[in-house]
Amino acid sequence: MKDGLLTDRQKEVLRFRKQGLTQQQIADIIHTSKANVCTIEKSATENIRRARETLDFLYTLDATHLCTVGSGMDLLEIAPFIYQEAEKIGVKVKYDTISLINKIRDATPERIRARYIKEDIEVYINDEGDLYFG
Amino acid sequence: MKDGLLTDRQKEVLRFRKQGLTQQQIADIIHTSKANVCTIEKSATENIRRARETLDFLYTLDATHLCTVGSGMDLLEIAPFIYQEAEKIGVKVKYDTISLINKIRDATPERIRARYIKEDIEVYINDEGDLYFG
DNA sequence: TGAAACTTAAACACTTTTCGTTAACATTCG
DNA sequence: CGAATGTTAACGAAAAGTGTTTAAGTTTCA
Repeated sequence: MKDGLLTDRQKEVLRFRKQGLTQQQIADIIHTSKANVCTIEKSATENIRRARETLDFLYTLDATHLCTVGSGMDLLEIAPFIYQEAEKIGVKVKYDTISLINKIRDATPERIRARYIKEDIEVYINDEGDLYFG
Repeated sequence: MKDGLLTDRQKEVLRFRKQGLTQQQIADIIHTSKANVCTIEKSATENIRRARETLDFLYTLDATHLCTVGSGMDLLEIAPFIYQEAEKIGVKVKYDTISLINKIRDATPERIRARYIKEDIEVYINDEGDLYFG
């Protein structure tokens, strides 16, 4: 049984960073260049992002596809649309309009510009009314 | 920006399994052997395990090491011990005795036999009284 | 402005993972 | 028992990940 995604090097750097050390200080301690510390730290946070994304996928396995938020749609139209779709299948959405918009923004910032959707977003929902955007 | 840990092949197999298909049925659909489906499914769950472990590590970054639950200790002694240690550092544990024992069992089943600890368990706690076992 | 902190990109050697095959072994159930 | 299902081990090829250096680029802030 292997470890998590992070290498010992990456964990080491994250711990030192947590303590508030600069990349140069860490480089001195672990005997390498600050550029390398930067790269290690970066790949560490990338690994963490991937770990999150992996578990997010599991979530879609439990969830049902609710609808597609089409490109060009206005952010303000989305909440009513999702509520309506959820009602069709008898599930109550867990989020109010504001939280819902924030949740979409957090999940897929790259598909939104200003108030408009640039690229289709798939919306999933589970029995508890939790939403996932993929 | 790369995807999560799971390959398309692995996601595919997990989706079919979620639908209740056997490994042989999936093998026929995706044109490979059932042995390969088994291997793919296994590496998928392994990747999921690693994703979880990675995020668990992040948790320990926020948390402080509270104490070590030594090998040979009785499960029933653990809760009072942890409460006592937490009190020393002025943190209130979030879990009652029953939940605490269940939490340990879930986190490290392989280190417990019947009522006894087989192998040392490190206990971490954060400001909110959340516990982590590693 | 100038120094320190941080980021990025390309290239390299090296290790690990993944997908696939084959073939044997284990489990479950009618 | 026998058939279907699932698991495991060993191996190869292709792909991806890791740590490192070097060298250039930002950002931050006194």
